[in-house]
Amino acid sequence: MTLEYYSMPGFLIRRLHQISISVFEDKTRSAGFDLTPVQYSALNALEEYPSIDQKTLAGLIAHDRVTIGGVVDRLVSKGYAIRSVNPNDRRSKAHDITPSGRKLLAAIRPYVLEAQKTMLTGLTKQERKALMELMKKTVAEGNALSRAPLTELD
Amino acid sequence: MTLEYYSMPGFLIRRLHQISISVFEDKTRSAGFDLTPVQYSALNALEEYPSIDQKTLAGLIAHDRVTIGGVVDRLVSKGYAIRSVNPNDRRSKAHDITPSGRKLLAAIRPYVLEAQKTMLTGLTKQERKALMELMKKTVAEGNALSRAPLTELD
DNA sequence: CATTTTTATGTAGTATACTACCTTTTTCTT
DNA sequence: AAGAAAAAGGTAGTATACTACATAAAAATG
Repeated sequence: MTLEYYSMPGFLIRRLHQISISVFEDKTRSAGFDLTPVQYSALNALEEYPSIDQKTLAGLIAHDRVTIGGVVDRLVSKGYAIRSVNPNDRRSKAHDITPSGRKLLAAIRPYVLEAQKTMLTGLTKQERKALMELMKKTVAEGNALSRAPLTELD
Repeated sequence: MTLEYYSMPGFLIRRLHQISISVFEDKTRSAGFDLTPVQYSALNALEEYPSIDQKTLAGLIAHDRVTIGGVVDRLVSKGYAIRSVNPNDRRSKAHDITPSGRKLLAAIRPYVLEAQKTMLTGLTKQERKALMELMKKTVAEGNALSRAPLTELD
């Protein structure tokens, strides 16, 4: 007997997410790294955008402000990022990746890419492409529906 | 300037998940309910499978054991489920939905279904169907890759 | 049948992912 | 320029979603 629940979008999406997180952890941890998906995304954004504040960083990776505060705390304590007070606006903090953070990103990237392939195991190349396009469209259309929408710069 | 990160499966899946959770909360809370997606799925499974233990419940909805312990705690404290010691095996607990839980499920179901549609806003009927099929396949193929695989009964 | 092993659950601890509220600093209005 | 409004970040609290370890009960083994 099968639950009708198994064919609901919400269930399939959650399962996809659990698989994604798990594969990321497997691939990176077995290669000797200790970085979560969110920490990777934050560090990746800091590499691309120097000295951004916490709110901007959160928007760039579509996370809420408070979550990112903790994520950055951990990146800082691991020595991968620096948080400093912005002298122009003493309310906000400027965030930057450290050389150690850059080195980590370069080293971990191949394993992150490998994880991306593994999590779509069992799909043909065409199916993968189709899934990606559909997810992109859904995510773009539904951006405003999430608590922490993506906010790109410019 | 756009991060390449935005076209990674892992990012798209996480965004999908954030949107899904958020829409579920919006639709149900605005209708006066106070139930999370996981609580809904657990209660839904308890309605279908009477007197199952915690491990079985966790497998049926693809969650890890410990998470489900807490979820059931909250269902019990809200009066939607009952946890009793299994007299045949005093290690395990039998879980059952209460009449109040059944009433809640019947009442909330329309809003849950509405949420399922809303989270795929912007897709045509065909695209929705295609996305669902691709997600189903990915989830089935990747089931063993997650920490808490789905374990159906029989 | 005593001992080992396995199994179901619980506890402690960490990391997202939020809401609600508070503080500080800046900006806007009058 | 004084006071109000807005904006950035922090704190407390809740709910997933895990890992690692501990406990108690049942099953398997000699």
